[in-house]
Amino acid sequence: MDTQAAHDILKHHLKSSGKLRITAERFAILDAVLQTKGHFDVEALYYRLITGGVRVSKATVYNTLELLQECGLVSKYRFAENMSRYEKAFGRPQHHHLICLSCGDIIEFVNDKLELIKDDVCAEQEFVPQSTTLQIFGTCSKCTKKG
Amino acid sequence: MDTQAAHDILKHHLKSSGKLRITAERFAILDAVLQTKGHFDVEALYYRLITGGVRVSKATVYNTLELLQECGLVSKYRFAENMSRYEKAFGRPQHHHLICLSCGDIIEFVNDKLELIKDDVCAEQEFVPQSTTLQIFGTCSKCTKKG
DNA sequence: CTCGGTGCAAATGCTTTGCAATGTC
DNA sequence: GACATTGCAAAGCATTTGCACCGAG
Repeated sequence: MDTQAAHDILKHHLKSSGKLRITAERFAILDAVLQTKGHFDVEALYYRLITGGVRVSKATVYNTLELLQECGLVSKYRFAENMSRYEKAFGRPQHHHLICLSCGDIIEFVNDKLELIKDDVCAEQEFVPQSTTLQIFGTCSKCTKKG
Repeated sequence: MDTQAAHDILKHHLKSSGKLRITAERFAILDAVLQTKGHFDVEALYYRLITGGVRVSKATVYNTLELLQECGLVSKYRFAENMSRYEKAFGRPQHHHLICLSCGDIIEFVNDKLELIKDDVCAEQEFVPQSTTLQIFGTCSKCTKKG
């Protein structure tokens, strides 16, 4: 989407920390993230960076992804064992996932009522929510028809 | 709860597979699980087994927990990086979790409306659900007051 | 007696870490 | 210059696997 705005968010986050520094690697990784569509894992992002001529280490990719999470530019999900996935969160509505156990496909959905339920539950427990994940595991329509 | 019923479920699952065998280790692990309250991780369960005089290997614990998941006797959750947690699922209603990022506490809750939403979403996408997890991360009331 | 299950230790795969070199402020 | 950040490779950690022995059916 708006690359400039995303850069500004990161820059602001780095500056306002008082400690974090503005480095080329961080913005290169942010750019690579912005070019993604859908979910991605560290391996794929790293591969894209390297083949795209950006020289970074995997350690830096991990570090930077954590940084990007902090300023809300990416979200991290754990759908299964040994499978962390990220997605850019910039300019996207809060959404949830249907995960097909057969083909691994991930379908996103948005549901307003769910947000209301979240608010209800949190109010009841005096819990201050930060992030919410609803994951429904099962079989997608394609696989149901195939099987 | 009802140890006998749980044993029967496992026994039935093993027999009906036609391949899986009835072993002392499997039932010893099931018993240890039944004695737990709340969530536990593999390490804790393993420790309890060993100190309880049951000689099993961690590999067997992992294998058996997977088996118990298959017959619905335990549920597995992943709340954070490198930390799988299980809980006995026998005789318990489907429920969801509030996870405090400050103290690590896990609060359970049940919400009927959530089940309706799940059905709606699945019908819309022609998705056949198998299991659902709603996780709300944030800060619990205790920590809010403290901070 | 046959094959599945077990324990052990080594292997795996993702993620983090330690340290010297580098680059920002 | 001071010190955060980087790259690299090695370490960590939870989980899995390979294999020889054991034991259920």
